[in-house]
Amino acid sequence: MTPAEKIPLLHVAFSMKFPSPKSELRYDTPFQLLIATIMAAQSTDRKVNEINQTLFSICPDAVSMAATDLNTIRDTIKSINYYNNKAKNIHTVSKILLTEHGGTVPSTREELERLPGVGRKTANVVLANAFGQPVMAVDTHVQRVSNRIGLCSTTTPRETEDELIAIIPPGQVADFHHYLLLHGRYTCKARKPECETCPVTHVCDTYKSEK
DNA sequence: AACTCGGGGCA
DNA sequence: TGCCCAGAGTT
Repeated sequence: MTPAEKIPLLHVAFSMKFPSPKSELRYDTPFQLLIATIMAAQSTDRKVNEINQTLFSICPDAVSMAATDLNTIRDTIKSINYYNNKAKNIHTVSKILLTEHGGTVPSTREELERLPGVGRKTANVVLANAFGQPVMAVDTHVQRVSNRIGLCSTTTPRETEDELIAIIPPGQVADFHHYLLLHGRYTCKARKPECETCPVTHVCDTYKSEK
């Protein structure tokens, strides 16, 4: 079965497993999505989501975050303040949005990647989920799942991006991301994948070859 | 494209 | 405690 042929089957199976596919990635604004994605880097989701609740209640947009004292931000997110840089980064990002982008989140990769703490993966998340652009954010979950199922032919994220882009279900970039991400996080885990509860073993090259 | 970096989950 | 992981930044 080719990767493209697997897509409809994946979609059906994952739709049942993850009935509200957009819930976790749905933030009110592009700004909150951007900040939440920066926050998510190298952190666990549960903790990040809790912190974001508080963070966004204090500063829901670029204007208020830029005006918030750095120490307040530091204190709010301190349990995931990776390298002690994250607070500084999101503070700086909000100020740059104000001074260089009229208070909005830019919609090109070049502009996004110029922001501190924003790399290719975060940029792609924003492009796909806030602006609906047909790009794929390939993190380690998506890479691993794609390799195991057989949706891509290399372990190089940059090449995997292009192979996945070619088979994105039309109009469903966000869902596609979400399925692959959650599946990798909760079922197709790096250490001990839980094939017993996996909804897509019938499409999975690795499962079939190891069976 | 490969390497570095070092907090946090988990065994 | 020690191994492994996550992605941005660097080379």
